[in-house]
Amino acid sequence: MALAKFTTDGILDAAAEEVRNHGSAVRIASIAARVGAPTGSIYHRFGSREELLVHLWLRSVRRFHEVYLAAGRSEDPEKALLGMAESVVTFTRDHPQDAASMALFRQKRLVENTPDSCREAVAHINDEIHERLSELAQLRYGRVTEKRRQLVRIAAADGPYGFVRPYLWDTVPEWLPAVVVASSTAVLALGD
Amino acid sequence: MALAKFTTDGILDAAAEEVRNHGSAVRIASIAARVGAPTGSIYHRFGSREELLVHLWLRSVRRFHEVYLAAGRSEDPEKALLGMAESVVTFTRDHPQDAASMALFRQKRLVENTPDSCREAVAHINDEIHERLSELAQLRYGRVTEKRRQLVRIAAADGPYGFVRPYLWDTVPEWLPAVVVASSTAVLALGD
DNA sequence: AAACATCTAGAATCTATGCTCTAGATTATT
DNA sequence: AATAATCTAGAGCATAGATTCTAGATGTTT
Repeated sequence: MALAKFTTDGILDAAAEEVRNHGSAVRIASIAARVGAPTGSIYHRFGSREELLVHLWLRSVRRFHEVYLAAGRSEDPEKALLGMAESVVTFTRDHPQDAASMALFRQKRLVENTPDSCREAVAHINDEIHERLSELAQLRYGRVTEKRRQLVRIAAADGPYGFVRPYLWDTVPEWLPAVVVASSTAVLALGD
Repeated sequence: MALAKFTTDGILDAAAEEVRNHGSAVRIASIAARVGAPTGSIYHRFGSREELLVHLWLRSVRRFHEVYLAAGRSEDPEKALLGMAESVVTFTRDHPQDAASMALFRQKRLVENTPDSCREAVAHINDEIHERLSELAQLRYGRVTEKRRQLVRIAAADGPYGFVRPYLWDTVPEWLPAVVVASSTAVLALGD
């Protein structure tokens, strides 16, 4: 068997860099140029452009989830949720390529139009997160209602993401984590 | 002179509807189909696809600014800022097509790569808003620092936009305005 | 070293869409 | 009614970029 000159991860790294610069308008030719490969070699690893991008997205989301779940392990549910909120910002600051890659798709839409080979992975990628957020909602509020469930999601995920989004293609200001924590604290309090 | 069968606004309406459904992947052919025109008629009005989209963006932004500035006319600066924050959500709820169209571009990037015919309009479209926000920062805090200026922008604009963004392609929940007001109140308090 | 599997190469093809072009229709003006 | 200006029509062109194809290189196994 021949030795792989261009690895899957190497190609994804190049793709991430291109996504950081050109967003969803990445071109296969640019990715190929960046790794020093002809386009054919890209297609040897990935069935299509779409498949490549979905794999990139999956890899970045997994990397993020690791950090995100770690931040949510505190005993105190409020602290855990605020830690998760804050980690959204710090991850974006520390891993701008992954953050940009994650912005390529939103899971809900992706499940519907993804290459078959990725569908399962995409469908379940958020399961563990949802589970942990449910637990924390339970711990934080005692009785969980639909509104409280959504407040938790907004405080720990959607809100923080909204705050960093403007900085995805730029530098994250150092005071942003404090803003996110203040905001999420206020949002969680709406459930009391 | 011939009577225009397809008006500029009519074409933009169709484009907005298409943007709401397909985002920035709008195709000229779809817009044409929606107004019942051949593509040639579209190009009779707009020099290029880009120009059409920029005009659409400008129209939506202007519509939004009307509502946004009206919400910010209160004497009490805190009330004015929170009113503006809230109006971001209510406008999105009430005018989903315009909201989706506004998401096509971000001004900063657009100024750099816009057709010449639109550059001036794009460059100055936010001037009035920035002026009002400066005034309100002054009234709210007394002494204005860089951080306070940014807190105001985040509380009245970026933050609220982040909260509604997930609902741009969906329905805005009725409790979202309350979330935004709570969050923005907390953000503004960081400047005290 | 022969046979095999895998990977690289990059030119050639395919496709989707933006855009152009010219003929003719429509309405205002005189 | 004649003229002129503007607009519609939609087939066809142009281009960017994704994808395919096949020859050959490279390393692996026996």
